[in-house]
Amino acid sequence: MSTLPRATQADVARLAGVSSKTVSRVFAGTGDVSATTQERVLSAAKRLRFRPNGLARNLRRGGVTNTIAFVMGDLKNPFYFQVAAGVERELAASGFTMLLATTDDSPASEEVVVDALLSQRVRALLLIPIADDQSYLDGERQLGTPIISVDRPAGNLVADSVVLRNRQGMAEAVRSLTALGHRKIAFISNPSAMYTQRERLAGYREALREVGVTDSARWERLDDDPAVSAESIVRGLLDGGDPPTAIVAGNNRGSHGAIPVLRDRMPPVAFIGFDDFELADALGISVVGYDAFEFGRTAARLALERLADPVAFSRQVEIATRVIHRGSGEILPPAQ
Amino acid sequence: MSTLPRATQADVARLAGVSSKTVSRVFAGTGDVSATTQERVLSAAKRLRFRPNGLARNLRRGGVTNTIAFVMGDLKNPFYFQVAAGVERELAASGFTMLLATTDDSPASEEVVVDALLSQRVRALLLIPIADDQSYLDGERQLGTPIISVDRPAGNLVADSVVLRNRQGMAEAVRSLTALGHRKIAFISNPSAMYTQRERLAGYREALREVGVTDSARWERLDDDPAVSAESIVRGLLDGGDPPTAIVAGNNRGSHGAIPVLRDRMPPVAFIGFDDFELADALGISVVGYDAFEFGRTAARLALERLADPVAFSRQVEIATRVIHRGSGEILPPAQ
DNA sequence: AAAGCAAATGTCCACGCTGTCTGACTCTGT
DNA sequence: ACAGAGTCAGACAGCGTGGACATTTGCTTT
Repeated sequence: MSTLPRATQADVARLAGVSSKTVSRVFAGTGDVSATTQERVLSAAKRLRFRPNGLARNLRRGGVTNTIAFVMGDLKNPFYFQVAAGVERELAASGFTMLLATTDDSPASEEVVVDALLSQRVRALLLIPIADDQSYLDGERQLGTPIISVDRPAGNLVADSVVLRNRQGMAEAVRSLTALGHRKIAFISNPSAMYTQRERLAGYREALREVGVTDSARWERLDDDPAVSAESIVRGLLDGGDPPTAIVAGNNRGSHGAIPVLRDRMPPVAFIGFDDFELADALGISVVGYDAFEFGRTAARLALERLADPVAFSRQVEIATRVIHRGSGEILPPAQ
Repeated sequence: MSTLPRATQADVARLAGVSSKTVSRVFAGTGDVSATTQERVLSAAKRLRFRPNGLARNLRRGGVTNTIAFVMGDLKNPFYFQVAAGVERELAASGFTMLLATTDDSPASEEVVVDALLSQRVRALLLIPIADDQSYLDGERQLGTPIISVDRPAGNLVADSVVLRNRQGMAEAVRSLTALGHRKIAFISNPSAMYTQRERLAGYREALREVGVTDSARWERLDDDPAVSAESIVRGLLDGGDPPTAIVAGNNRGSHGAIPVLRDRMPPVAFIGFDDFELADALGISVVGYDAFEFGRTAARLALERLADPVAFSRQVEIATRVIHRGSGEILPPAQ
């Protein structure tokens, strides 16, 4: 089974006894071609397994492709996966294909990866910034390529962006706890996603300050050591002297660590996570939730809109979050 | 901010006072260019924000891209997301970019989507077949494009494939239950992924036959109605007359439905799911597990290997599964 | 039947890049 | 001083397609 060479328009034209331009017309669906000719061309094409060369087509059409790149740090995170799903769906609805690339959470590789994608003439770039500085994209932006910063703002670059209402969401969660009388509220997270965690931490502090708690630092656990499990951090908090009566988590990793510890704990400890997850409902875990799929769609929509109007002002969109009450966050503090 | 036109090699050459071929040499890293010239070219390129056009380059080089397509039915399923992550990682390690497309679980759109990707001259195609027949890909296969069928075998097409050991995995799970004395074992799943569920069902029946149970049909719940939740199916089983003493699930949806029902159930009901999930460990849920990320890597590796050796015999790879005991599957049947 | 016109098909070339080939220049050894 | 080797840069063509324009065909109109 030697692989036969790929047929071109010219090959099809020769077999069908027409000019290559006619073959072009048949496959591009442009211009008038008689039914007889069309049939002859199609049958010749089929025989030769001809498929138009999209590369050549795109080149001829001015280097315009129908792919849009989405660059993220780490595909393994289910949250980003949902976002990617939303992006893909929205793009596909407009006839675009998603080129998915990862930077392996390495700031150094971000520019390399992005550069390779831009060379392939993607129509737009959706990026979850991992490096601190995206000024290297400014040239491309000026050339008219829409650049959308996702989940965190881009550094040193004018770009459209979509982020969560991190601060407000967390503040709202903490307020729901202080309203029940909680004052000793711990915050756990691993700050791998710097920006979001910083915002959520700020929201946590803000809500505590509102009720006069200013020494929250002693309840904050921001370890980033992957060797230390979230579970052990929660245990450390609760088994130490003066344990908190409530815990909020800055991300899902914290929630997963807290769940096994908090079950059947006496006295019960209130808990609210950040990021919803499938079993949260079944387990009665309150969280700050949002629609990750819609998040992705919004990012994609921004790219499409900028494609349609390249000179519009840049836009910063915030995705709503809300506290979803499922029981774990409605536990009262133990009576003094 | 009018968008300036994109510079080409010729523009850079003009500004640098060299020929376009020299610019090509600088950016392709081929041939000898003196340090002085190189510097002049690079500075001119920077001034014009020049970036080589990958489309033109690929066309010139014989229509060979560095993208590999992965087509799946539905991105929302976290299992496929893990697989995609594995694919991406393995491809990136070899310098390829993943083009991700979905068919929205619609058999009709599969060929359309695949066709568009092949037109873009992807180097290889990884496909989770959703239609029953992939014979339309035979021509492309003969042209030398590696085609890898993922998670289910392709229909009417010679192709490499990677699938799970569905049947053996499920049989092993059921055997671990029969070994404890269970005989009334229910099987729940929604057969949206026909092939895998059929295999798992076969494994379930096989293991039951081994201990003389032949009337398993009354314990099988294969509803595909999305309006009927897995949870209500489990409830229906347990609250009916003659309830099962153990339940196995054909997929994660079944597990998620079973978890809230089985908690604190008296007498306790044994349960083993299929597909691992992050909280399974914390919740003590036994499952038939496997490495989804590695699954994706294997699929990608298969594509890369076939790219290197297009005429090798087609290969069918099976990914190992194993029962992970965490407590829920080790519950004894109630004494008669 | 001649003129007029739309439909159908063809010719030529450019999109941006690189492979091949050729030519100009620099350096070495005798 | 000159041949031979080595280094560097340019001219040209063509990858497969589609746009601009030219040409032919078939059919209507008076």
